[in-house]
Formats: sequence, C-alpha cells, structure tokens
Amino acid sequence: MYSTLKEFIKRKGEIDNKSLDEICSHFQLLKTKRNEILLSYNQIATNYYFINKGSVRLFTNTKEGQEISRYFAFEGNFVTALPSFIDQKPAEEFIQTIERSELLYISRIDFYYLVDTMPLFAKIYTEIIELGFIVSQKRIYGFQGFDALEKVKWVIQNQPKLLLKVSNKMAASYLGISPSTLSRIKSKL
Amino acid sequence: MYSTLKEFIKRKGEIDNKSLDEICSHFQLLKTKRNEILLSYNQIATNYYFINKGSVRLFTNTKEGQEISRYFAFEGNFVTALPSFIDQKPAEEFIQTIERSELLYISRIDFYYLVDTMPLFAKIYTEIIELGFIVSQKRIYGFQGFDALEKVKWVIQNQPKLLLKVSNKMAASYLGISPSTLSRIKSKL
DNA sequence: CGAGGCCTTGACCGCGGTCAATGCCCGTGG
DNA sequence: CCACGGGCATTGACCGCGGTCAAGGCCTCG
Repeated sequence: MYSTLKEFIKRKGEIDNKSLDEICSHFQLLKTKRNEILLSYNQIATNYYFINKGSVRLFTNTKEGQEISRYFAFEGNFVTALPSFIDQKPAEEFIQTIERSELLYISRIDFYYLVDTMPLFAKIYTEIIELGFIVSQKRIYGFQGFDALEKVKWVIQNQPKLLLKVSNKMAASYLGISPSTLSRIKSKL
Repeated sequence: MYSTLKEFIKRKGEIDNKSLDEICSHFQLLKTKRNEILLSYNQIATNYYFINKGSVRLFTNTKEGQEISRYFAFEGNFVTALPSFIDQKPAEEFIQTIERSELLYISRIDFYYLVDTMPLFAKIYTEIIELGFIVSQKRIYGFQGFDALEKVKWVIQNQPKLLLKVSNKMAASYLGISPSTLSRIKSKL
C-alpha cells in the first residue's frame, strides 16, 4: 500500500526504515470512483494527496459555466490546492479524480507536524514546492507566444501521458484551445 | 542600505537584531545601469538578487530572435533564474535590469549556508518559493482561456506597477500579445 | 434500447497578428 | 546646444488562425 510513496521518499535522500514507517503512518488510504470531487470551490483544503493509482485534476469554472482544467497529476505525485492549503483560505478551484483512483492522504495538521519535526520531510516539502514552481514556469514559458500546434507538440514532449489519459475536452481547456482545434491538430500528426 | 531587506525579513517572523545583521552581512551591493545583463542564457546562476531599488526582468529569445519577457521583479523582491540556481545547470533565460537599479546579491554558497544554519532563513526560502509558485499559478490561471482585453485587465488588477514601469513592447511579450494589440487596447481604457 | 455526452468535421467569421507608414522620445556626437 | 539617428509607440489595411455553431456518428451507462 505504501510502496509507491516509499519509493518517492527514498528518492529524496537517505532515510531509515523507522522514519519511513513513521511518515507513512500519517497517510490514509482513499479509494475513489471516476469523477469524484475531493475538494470544491470555496472549501478549505485540509488534505495533501499522494496518488497511488489513477489521476486527479484541478479545475475551475468560467462565468459562462464551462470547466477549465488547470493541472493534471498522475501516479506517484502529490497534489492539493496549494494556496488554500497553505493559507487556509477558500480554494479557487476544484480537485477531482478523473478515473477510479487510489489515493493516500495526509491531514494538514499531520503534514506540518512532520515538516516541523523531521528535517528530511521539510526538505521533501521544499522540493515538492520547488518542483511545482519550476513546472509552472516551464508551462508558462512553453505556452507563451506559441500557437495551437506548437502548444500541442510541447505537451506531447513534456507531458506525454497527458494526451493519452485525459479526455479531448479537458486537454483542450488545459491548453487554452477549443476541442475542435485540438481534434483537428491531432488528426494531422 | 539594508533597510528594505530587513523589512522584508521581519515581515516573515520574529528575529533578533544579531541574526538580522548576520543575514545582511552576506549580501553585497551592486549598482547597475539600465539594460544591464546580470545573467546570460546558458550561464549558471550563482547569485540570488534582492531588489533595493529599480526593476529586473527575466527574458528569453525565440528562434526568430525576438525577446519574450517572462517575469518582472520590482523593489523589495527576490529574483534569480531558479531552475539554474537550484540544480546548477545552464539557465534558459537572461536576467536583466530594465532601469538603473540597486541590487543586493548573495552567493549561492552563502545562501545555502544560511538556509542550513538558520531555521528562520530556511523558512524564508520556503516562503519565497511558495509565493513564487502561487504567483506562477495565478498567472497561468489568469491568462488561461482569456482574450487580449481580459489579460490586460488582469495585469492591471494583479500587477498594477507592471504597465506603468515596463515598456509597451516588453509588457506585450509578457502577455503573449503583439505590441500593436496592447497599444490599441490601452487607448480604449 | 434509448438518451446524453463527447469526438469529429465542415462552414463561417471575427480577433488579433503582420506589415508598413508616421511621429515621438532620447541618447550621442559635433 | 542643436542636429541627427535609432528604437519604440501608434495606427491603418489586410488576412489567416482558430473560435463558434451545428450536424452526424460513436460510446457509455442507466
């Protein structure tokens, strides 16, 4: 149950088994169906999720009522609505599974307890954030000033799983193009 | 000389004057002209800059040779080419002042020395990254699926200094629109 | 088996990009 | 101090990328 998580942690630095088990003991299992909402708009994020199996997305709604996908996370990654989680203010996004999934979640309390008491876990947290930051930047720069075709190629290069696992519609809103355009582009590759 | 930096640090948490001076002693002053390059593409970032006065941007070039502005930092903010700074790999961007500026810089060595020896500084670093991450996200979400007019309005709301301090051309490339379009939009507000 | 949602594809058209002309600002050198 | 030149802002004309709308077919689930 914790093997993927343990792999993840071990990749971050030396750790003894006792500490590893201590960390894992704060995570609980959650099995979900497709399209299950883990956090709604305006709720306050109190859990950090690690994806054992499956996929999760962050999304929001426009005034016109259509969904915009912001971020997709797959097996072996952490995900939450970070601004809400950090500052305990209402989230401006939804968290939702996009397929049947197995998640390990840790409460904010336990999370910060680990951050404060285990230096390695603090380091892991910092690295999660650094990585998130760098990925965000790459995404901004990968999209900035590019047309639809170039953006699709960029995603194929940098997030190859995405177009395979995610519906046309979700991927299109993530790319900031219409489903029609994405469909047309894919038919030409 | 260190007053702005001290303000910045004090806002992050309780700290005694001795530690504050200890931190500041690792920063050196750098006065620059307009358009001075602090880091070039493919160089490795070894300094973290704090902006005492002035403004700095990150930018890169397209294959066609035109500049794309990625990020602007103003008085009271930290800036560096983070992916390069963290992993010591060649930067994929330039750092440049856009006006005569006064910067305080700290070497990577000293920076990590402070992170490792002063818990408060480690906390500050984490918060810088968190903030950077959140700002990146806001930018992605503020631009995603919006047309030129909406993006301009978003910047006016969220980074009011930007359009005032930055040339039309730089701002346009930051927004992912052409200078012509930005000019037309501004004339209608 | 029926209904609803998504993907695909065609027709149309509008936003915003390119190109070019003009004018302004500012830095440089005589 | 003024003359010149280069770069940027502005604005008009044009047009192409990609968005909307709609129709048809497929898949999924009740």
